[in-house]
This record gives sequence, structure tokens and C-alpha cells, in this order.
Amino acid sequence: MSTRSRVLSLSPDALDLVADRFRVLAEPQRLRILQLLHDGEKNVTELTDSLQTTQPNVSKHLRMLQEAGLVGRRQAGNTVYCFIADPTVFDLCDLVCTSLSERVAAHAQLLAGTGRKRR
Amino acid sequence: MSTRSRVLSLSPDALDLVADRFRVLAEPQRLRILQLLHDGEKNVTELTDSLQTTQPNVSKHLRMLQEAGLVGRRQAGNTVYCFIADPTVFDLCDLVCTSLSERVAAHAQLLAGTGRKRR
DNA sequence: TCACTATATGCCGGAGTGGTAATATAGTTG
DNA sequence: CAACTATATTACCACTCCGGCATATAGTGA
Repeated sequence: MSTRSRVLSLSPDALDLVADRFRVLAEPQRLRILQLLHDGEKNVTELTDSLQTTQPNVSKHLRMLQEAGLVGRRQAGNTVYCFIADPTVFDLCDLVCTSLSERVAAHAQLLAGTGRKRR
Repeated sequence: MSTRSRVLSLSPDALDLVADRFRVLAEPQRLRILQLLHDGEKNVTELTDSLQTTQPNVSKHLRMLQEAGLVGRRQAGNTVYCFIADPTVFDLCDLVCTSLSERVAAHAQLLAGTGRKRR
């Protein structure tokens, strides 16, 4: 049961959920937030300082990440600490990274003319 | 070099590329196309028949998938056959599927009350 | 209570995108 | 050449979403 992909049997409704998750990750700022949270939990102000944007913007991104179940929250007094709730997001990003870098490498091969042309 | 995620060291520009790839996958119709292509190459008309939409719509989705390097094309006479060019997309989808199903299972636990309440 | 801080929410303008219809292009066949 | 098929492109509308601003809410401390 390992070679056959799980996606193949998904209904259209289930595909919507998968697409939703991808959409949450389709934003550089949100990926930055996930990067920052990998080191450990951070509050909204710290995230706002790291990303160079406004605090409401960060709050909005965090909301989407939380609703997607990717990020959790812990409130201590006045400040809200956020943390990674689903570490598989890093696996996702790594897969994309390797895929992208291989793609770039293949292009470089073509440009350099070192690759054997197939057609 | 296996435990540390590759994403952590990505520059903002590189994150844009990662986000772009996620955005390509953030569309149910495109996921459907990838599903259909998993069985083997199909032409645009066949895809249009399977997805219940218009042919220009399919062409546009295919264009994005091709520009992202996820789908390739082979032209035979008048018809264009499309195929999976980057099988890692299925790994991506599978990761999301498992993550989502675990999330759903956790929610079911809470609703069923079988999980020990934490607060 | 008031002032202060931390975070969330609502509104708006601009950019991007999915869907569709109409049209254009390319290839095939006669 | 004309007629037909397969695919791509364009124009347009509706919708979503990101960003910033202003404001609201909540918690703290005096």
C-alpha cells in the first residue's frame, strides 16, 4: 500500500480540503512565519519585528495558519505565543525545495549544453 | 544533514518560489488534472470531458501546471498529450492527506469525548 | 477608575485569478 | 483551396486576497 498515492482516490470535496491547505502555504509571509517559529514559539510582536510589515497583517496570517491547524497559540497574560502545531509543513517545504532545485539544475544542464539532448 | 529542514535557510526570494509552487497546487481543478494524469498521459479533450468544465479553462490550468514544471506535453498531430513531469507532487499531496486525516481524527477524538480533556 | 501594551477586527484599494464565451491558431483531411 | 478538429488566446466579470490604516478589544498595572 505504499506505491499507490492516496490522492488518487480522493473525492472532489476532499480535493478542496487539500487545495485549501496548499493555499495557506502559498504565501511567502506565512512561510516566513513558519520559518521563524521553527526555532521555538514567538509572540506576535516578535514576529512583526522580524517580518517587516504591520502587526495587523501578521495577526491575519497567523489566523489563517491557526485555522489550518499548522500553528498553535498559547496566551500568557497580554501576549500570545505561537508555535508550530503540525511539523509536516517542513516536510512539505523540503519536498518543494528539492523539486525546485532539481528543476533549476536541469535547466542549468540545458543552458550549459552538457546534457545529452533527447530529441 | 537530515533533521534540519532545508526551508529554514531560504532567502525571502527563494520563499517566493516555494510559495508559487504551492499556489499552483492550491486549486482543486488542477489537483484533479494531476489525479487524471497519474494513470497515464491524456489529451486536452479527454481532460475536458473528465473534469466538467470548458476547454479553455482546462487549457489555462494546464498552462500553469506546465510552467511550474509539474506537467509535460507531447504533441501528436493535432492533439496535445499531457503527462506528469514531476511525480513528487503526489508525495506532496499524500503528506497533506495524512496530515489532514490526522487532524480530523484528533477532532473526532475531542467530539467523542474519549480524549482526556486538558483544561 | 485611567493609562499603557498586546493583539484582533473592520474597512478599503489594488492585484491576481477562476470561469465562460468568443475568437484565433494550428493541424488534418478531402 | 475549404471544411473540420484540437488547442490556445483574448476579453470580461465576479470573486478572493494581500496590504495598510484606523479602530476595537483584552490584559496589566497604578
